[in-house]
Amino acid sequence: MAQAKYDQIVQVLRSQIEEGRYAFRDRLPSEHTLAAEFGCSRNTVRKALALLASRGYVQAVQGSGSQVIYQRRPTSTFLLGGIESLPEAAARNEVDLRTVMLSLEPTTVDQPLSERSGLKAGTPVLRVHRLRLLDGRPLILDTSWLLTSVVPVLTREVVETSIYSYLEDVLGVRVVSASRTVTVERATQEDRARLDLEDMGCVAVVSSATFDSSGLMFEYSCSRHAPAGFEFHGSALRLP
Amino acid sequence: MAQAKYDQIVQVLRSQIEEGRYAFRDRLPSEHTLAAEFGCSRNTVRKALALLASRGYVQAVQGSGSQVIYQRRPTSTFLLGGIESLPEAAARNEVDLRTVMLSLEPTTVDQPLSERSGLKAGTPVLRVHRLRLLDGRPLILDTSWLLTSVVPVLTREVVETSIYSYLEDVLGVRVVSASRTVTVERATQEDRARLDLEDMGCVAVVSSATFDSSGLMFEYSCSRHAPAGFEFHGSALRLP
DNA sequence: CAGTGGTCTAGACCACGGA
DNA sequence: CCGTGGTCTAGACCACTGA
Repeated sequence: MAQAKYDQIVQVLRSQIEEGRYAFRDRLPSEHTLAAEFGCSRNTVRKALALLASRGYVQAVQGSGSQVIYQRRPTSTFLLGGIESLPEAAARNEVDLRTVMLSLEPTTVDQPLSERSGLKAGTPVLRVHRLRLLDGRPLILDTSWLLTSVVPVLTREVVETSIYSYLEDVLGVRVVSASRTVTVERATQEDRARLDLEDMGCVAVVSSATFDSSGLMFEYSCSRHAPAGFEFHGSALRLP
Repeated sequence: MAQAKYDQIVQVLRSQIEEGRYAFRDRLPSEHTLAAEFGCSRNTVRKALALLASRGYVQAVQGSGSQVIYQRRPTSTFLLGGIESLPEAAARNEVDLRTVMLSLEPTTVDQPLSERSGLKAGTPVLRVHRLRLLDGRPLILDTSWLLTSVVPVLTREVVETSIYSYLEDVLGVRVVSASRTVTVERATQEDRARLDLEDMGCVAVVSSATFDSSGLMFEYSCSRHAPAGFEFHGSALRLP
């Protein structure tokens, strides 16, 4: 299937909401009406609405209708609820991204990393260390460990443009889910040397384990953000 | 309905996963099998599995089965993907929580707050300022603004136990969704005075807008976390 | 009371993975 | 090839909202 029907509905409604055709607190047409308009069953419409709800665009109100709760974000933000590569986030926020590769080496997972990440000790991985500059400011230091069984080789060019598009477009890896932790840590010597910390002695650290469509955890990464460039945003649902 | 059928399935599978009956990378029984076991349709099983996937417990692998990707978190964490009150998070992590009310006053939304929060300027609200101690350590300073139309009065007792249970159990407010932003800021004088910052000059700030079941944004809150007690965890899905 | 979303069923066909 | 999950349909009944 080129594209699922519910996904087309998501895209139509999302762009209408983002363009302001439905304002904050407006109500969408009823599920029954949307089903008729899109020529599909109510269940398919409901699946689309659930996706929009999970991303913070709408909220269903029983007995009344689905309400738009989307509000334009004023400043640049990274996604908490979804998976987005840094180049994708930079493009969305219209920020210039430049990446400098600091090191790239084959190695194996040692004990401390194994405990932090969940990767099995001894597994062969590629370790990539990079500095990311947003609009010219050095704001993110990240390290990724990628399974060599999934990513046998990397070049400086791939590393400095986008590992994710190489994974998805060239290797055919489908990134499905990620498990993330956000903490705040004291800045290390390297942080102070490389990042624009503005006299703040700490960094925001985002650690992430990433899974592909076969359920394999193929990457563990650790991004150290200078506070100035760190703003994560997401929506959450009260789940049973 | 006391409890939806899919929700029962979620609870059974979740506790089985948490208890280790299914280990990391194990496969759950097929959807067809689960439907037979629980005496329901496959769609209902799928809804339960989708909920578990959104919380990072399982991941479906087409043609193969649903795989468990849950890994026990070693340290105490707060939820990023869900909505959880601090008392709930403290109980889940077996941490002792004590709350000190610093101030409680009726006021109205001013212009700067309105721009930050999305609440309309001039709206009557209750402003609550609190210090939270985890295992005796002062780690979180939070301020909430609650619509007086939803929460007309609050007492010190409610504020120092749980505003959320008062909202949900007494007032019948159903919390449905929240929109959140996480940033790292320089510590203010008050942060330094009240929080256990361990010489770190910054705090993690979680700002949150909360919506009830009628789609009304009834609360805006701002929690300033000492780095030592700050660890947020969540799972994310790569969405179309 | 009519219309809305919430839940659930019992089917169907498809794409994919592994034996 | 068969069994898996992915999508979709056309119904049904319920709980809730608002006029």
